[in-house]
Amino acid sequence: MLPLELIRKDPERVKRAAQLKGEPAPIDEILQLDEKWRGHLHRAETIKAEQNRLSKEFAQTRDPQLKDRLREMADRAKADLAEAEAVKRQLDDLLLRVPNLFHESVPVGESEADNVVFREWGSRVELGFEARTHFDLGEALGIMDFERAGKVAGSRFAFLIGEGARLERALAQFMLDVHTREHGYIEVLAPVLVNSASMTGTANLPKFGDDAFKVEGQDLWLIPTSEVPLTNLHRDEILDADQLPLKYTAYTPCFRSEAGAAGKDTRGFIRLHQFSKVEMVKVTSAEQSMEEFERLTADAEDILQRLGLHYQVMVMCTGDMGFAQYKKYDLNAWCPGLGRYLEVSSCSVFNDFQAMRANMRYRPARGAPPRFVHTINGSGLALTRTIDAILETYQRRDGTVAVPEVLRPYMGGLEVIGER
RNA sequence: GGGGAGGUGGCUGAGUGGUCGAAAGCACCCGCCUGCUAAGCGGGUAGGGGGUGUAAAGCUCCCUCGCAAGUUCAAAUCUUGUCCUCCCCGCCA
Repeated sequence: MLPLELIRKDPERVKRAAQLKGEPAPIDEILQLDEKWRGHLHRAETIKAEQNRLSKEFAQTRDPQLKDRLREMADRAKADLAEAEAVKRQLDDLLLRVPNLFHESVPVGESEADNVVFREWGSRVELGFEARTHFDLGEALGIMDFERAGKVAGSRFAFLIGEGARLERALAQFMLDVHTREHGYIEVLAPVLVNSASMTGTANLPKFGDDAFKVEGQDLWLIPTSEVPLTNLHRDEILDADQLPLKYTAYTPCFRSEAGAAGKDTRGFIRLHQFSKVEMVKVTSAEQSMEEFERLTADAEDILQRLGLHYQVMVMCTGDMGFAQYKKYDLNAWCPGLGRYLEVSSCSVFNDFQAMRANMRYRPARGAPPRFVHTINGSGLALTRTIDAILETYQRRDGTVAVPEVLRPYMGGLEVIGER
């Protein structure tokens, strides 16, 4: 969330940013409630101060008249305080609904169409024959099964079978190895069920609860991304400056209800209720964050390059970047069978927006007051869609698929999927 | 699931109604002392919020001893609920 202080001082700036993001922001209500809150608080505190003073006097004198007066003061202070707290709760709830500002380098725009190609690597593969889709290939090879997944779980689920399952495991291992051994991340195995406080910390709540699955009757949510447990790892902590930047990576399943995506990407291994992802999360100081954000994006790109997959780095425009993000890149990999780019990674920097929600701070120097950290995350990469890009890019005329060089050691030396 | 113990500052840990935001120790910081280091001596060091201040500083008040509610003029301390941790028994991958 944004500091209340900023909203008090420069409400117009916050309104403008929200407008360019296409997000509603209840700034005027916040300012009203803020004034109301401070009024009640001030009154309660004035009474309380007097009460504390007289209470000490009473301890000495035991004057029964004073006791009556104190009782009456306590009631008044309690009433004002209760009122102040009620208003503050409303205020806090509204604060959680104010979108983040954005970095000056973010292009202004309204929709996906206004995103900008920032960088490109490789080029569209020349197959020399008509490209098939990953689901066409996958089903023919017997490594993907959507129909039986529909029976067992429902629509938007999939089985990976045999060499398909092995391919995902190989990819996960490969990505984790590169990130831990070469990019300096610490591997984490995280809970995939988290509580509401964690969901609020990363800004998945209160606004986006409909996108996630909740466990009935319990304060537990299936994670939509391991960003949630990783970012919340240090919730309510004060870190030392020399611990920063903290860099974590985790391989987890992710669960999304895909509410509002009805009819979109219903075919194929693209938009599922459950998919796997290797995630990267960084916790940094304010000074480091933009640089670490670029590096994290490069770490994700490194995986795509080693896999030999053509991709574009898109800078998301204000209208498409999301509620919480300060700046966001999407990495889109080319899928010749689909004839379009698929988003295989999304890398974001949040400034202190998540840190304020999650109360994550660090001490810049010994004895110095704590400051909020900055948080960054990105997929490195989403496994399902990376599999799509691999199948479609490395397919051969006979419907088999070559295994990218770097994955072969992870697949027991297998060079071609589907060859018999 | 049943029984028991406990949650206090960066850490260890004392504190069972006011003199406690909190002893003591550790760690850390500043100073003194000493060829250097160690030891010793003195001082300092929780977080949040309101008001004041151009701001930094400062001043001042309020809140916080897992969380929530209650009793009381007054709660770390008493009551209830809740969450979490640990131990024993049962069950279980």
